[in-house]
Amino acid sequence: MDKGSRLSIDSDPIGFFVTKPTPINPFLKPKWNKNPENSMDSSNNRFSGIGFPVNLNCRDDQATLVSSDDRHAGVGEMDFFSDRNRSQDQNSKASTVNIKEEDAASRFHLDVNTGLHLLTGNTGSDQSTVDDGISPNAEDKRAKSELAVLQTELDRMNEENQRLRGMVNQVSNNYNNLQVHLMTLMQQQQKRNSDETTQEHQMLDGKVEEKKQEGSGGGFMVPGQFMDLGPSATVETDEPSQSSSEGHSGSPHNNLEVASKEYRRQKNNEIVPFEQHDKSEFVDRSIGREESPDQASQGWVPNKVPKLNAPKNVDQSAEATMRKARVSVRARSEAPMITDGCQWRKYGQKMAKGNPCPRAYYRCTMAAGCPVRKQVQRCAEDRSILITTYEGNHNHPLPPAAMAMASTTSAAACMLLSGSMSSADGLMNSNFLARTLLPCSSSMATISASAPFPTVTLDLTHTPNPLQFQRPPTQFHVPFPGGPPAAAHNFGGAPPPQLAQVFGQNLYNQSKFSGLQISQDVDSTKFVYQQHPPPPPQPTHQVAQPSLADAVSAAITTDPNFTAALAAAISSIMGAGAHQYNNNDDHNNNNNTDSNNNTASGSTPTNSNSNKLNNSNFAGN
DNA sequence: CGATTTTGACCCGCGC
DNA sequence: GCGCGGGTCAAAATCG
Repeated sequence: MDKGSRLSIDSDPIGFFVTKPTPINPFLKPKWNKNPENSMDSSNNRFSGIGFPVNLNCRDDQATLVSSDDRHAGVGEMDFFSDRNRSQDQNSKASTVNIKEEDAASRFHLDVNTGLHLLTGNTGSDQSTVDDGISPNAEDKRAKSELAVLQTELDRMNEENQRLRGMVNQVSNNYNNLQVHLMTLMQQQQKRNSDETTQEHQMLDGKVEEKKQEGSGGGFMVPGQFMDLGPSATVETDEPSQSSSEGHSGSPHNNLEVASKEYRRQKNNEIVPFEQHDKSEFVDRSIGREESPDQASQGWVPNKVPKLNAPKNVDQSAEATMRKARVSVRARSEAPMITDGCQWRKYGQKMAKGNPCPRAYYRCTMAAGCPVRKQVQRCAEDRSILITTYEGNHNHPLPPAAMAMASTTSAAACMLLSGSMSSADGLMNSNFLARTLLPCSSSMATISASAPFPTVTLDLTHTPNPLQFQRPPTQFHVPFPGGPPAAAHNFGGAPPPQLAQVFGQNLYNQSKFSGLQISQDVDSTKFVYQQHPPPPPQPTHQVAQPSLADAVSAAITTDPNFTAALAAAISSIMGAGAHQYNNNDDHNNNNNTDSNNNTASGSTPTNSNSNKLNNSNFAGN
């Protein structure tokens, strides 16, 4: 339908605004401010209204239209201030820029309404007072008509401004998620390398050559390609006593460390990043496994040993005080559990205090030793709301559906953790990232640093803000029934489109590679099986539940514009530098991000890292 | 018969 | 130190 138009809209603003996000408003406002002045100053346009439509049309394509209108043939954004400069200095671009900056500061005070009011006042008063011999009535009518035009254009501009703001938010969101995704990929690569190294150590028993072939062979799945946690078996064993600062020193950081890097919350309320914590926990949980690599590679081994028999590692006590970052998803569902593409095994149930509904504890069983766990509990206030809290990251390849949720939770956890670096910055980052993670509604993503567990809550029970969620419904047409009760059957979680957006952005590559060709009207249940010919055995409690994330990814895949937009966003953002978001450059994650950005900036978003991830996903499928 | 769920017991951290 | 609550374990029960 409007592919072309939307594509142009998406691609242009992305490349334009993301690269230079701040001038968004200056672009728009000076346009408005300039024109009244131009109408007064320049003899070219008798009426400001003439100038408005021209510039308004330039909204989406400022560079071209403005340049065409601008006699300087300069950059489009310069046009807004160039008129004044014409009389002053047409040749000196430097002075032009200076003037622009100065004017920009002063003209911010000039509002659109100001100009309109001036016109209105003139038109209203001139009718009786101003007589310069030129048919006052006709003049007044013209002025009124102009005013009407201007007001209309003003409204339109405001709408466009809102729309562009939404686009910028989307781009920011895209970038943020992709940044996290790139971090994930980079760390997977690093982890893979470390795993290979670990394997080499394990090969000392005589199977060196054999395992080398496996590790280097394309057909063999290296744990490092998994979502994460690989280093738990490598780094932690090799460097069990690394300090947190050492974690920044380029040691491999897997997804888990990115997503659920744990923070030690000291009693003085100071949140201290404690990367080692993650490792220590894995050491802890896999103490028995670590000693016998076979177990480590096997499935979830009931950790009986560490509790009583195993030497109580110092890390264990430290671990007790550390808490994992968690991502809580609130979604309306009557299903017992939302389907996120993973297999879960229930290992416990407790009655939580203050909630008549029991809390169920699940453990990922898609792969051996996957540390991911989740808690499912109904909201006490509204039992139609299902609260699913994820903790940890997967250490195994995931189907796109599961990748979506895993990436989302990772992004959310990363968001939380990156925002917890410092009190001031942390708050800012948390809020910022919360908005970027769920740009559709800042209220949908909340971060709780006061809770014993740093938790990001993605509230998907709210209705989206139509202004903020700009994409046409078809773009992310996920068959989410809006109503809470009806939603349960299809998705268990019935997330609103925001979730689709969030998931989809993380699924960008996965879904792209999955090659989904799914009708948007197809039931989500069909997605899963069309997408994954050999679907992994579903847990008993999930068999009948369609995959939420699969549907999301499918919906995204059906939208080529999204891919193009993301590609444009990545290229422009990374080309412009990621300093905007690197508020935590000292953070090792961000360091990795920087490296990732650098890597990705030189190529398309589907760089080698992403390919690896995709390969891993396919291998997993 | 293996996998999964159920469910009571246990462990641990935290607050008083 | 004690109790509470969250989280986990593991034997028994259940399911396919």
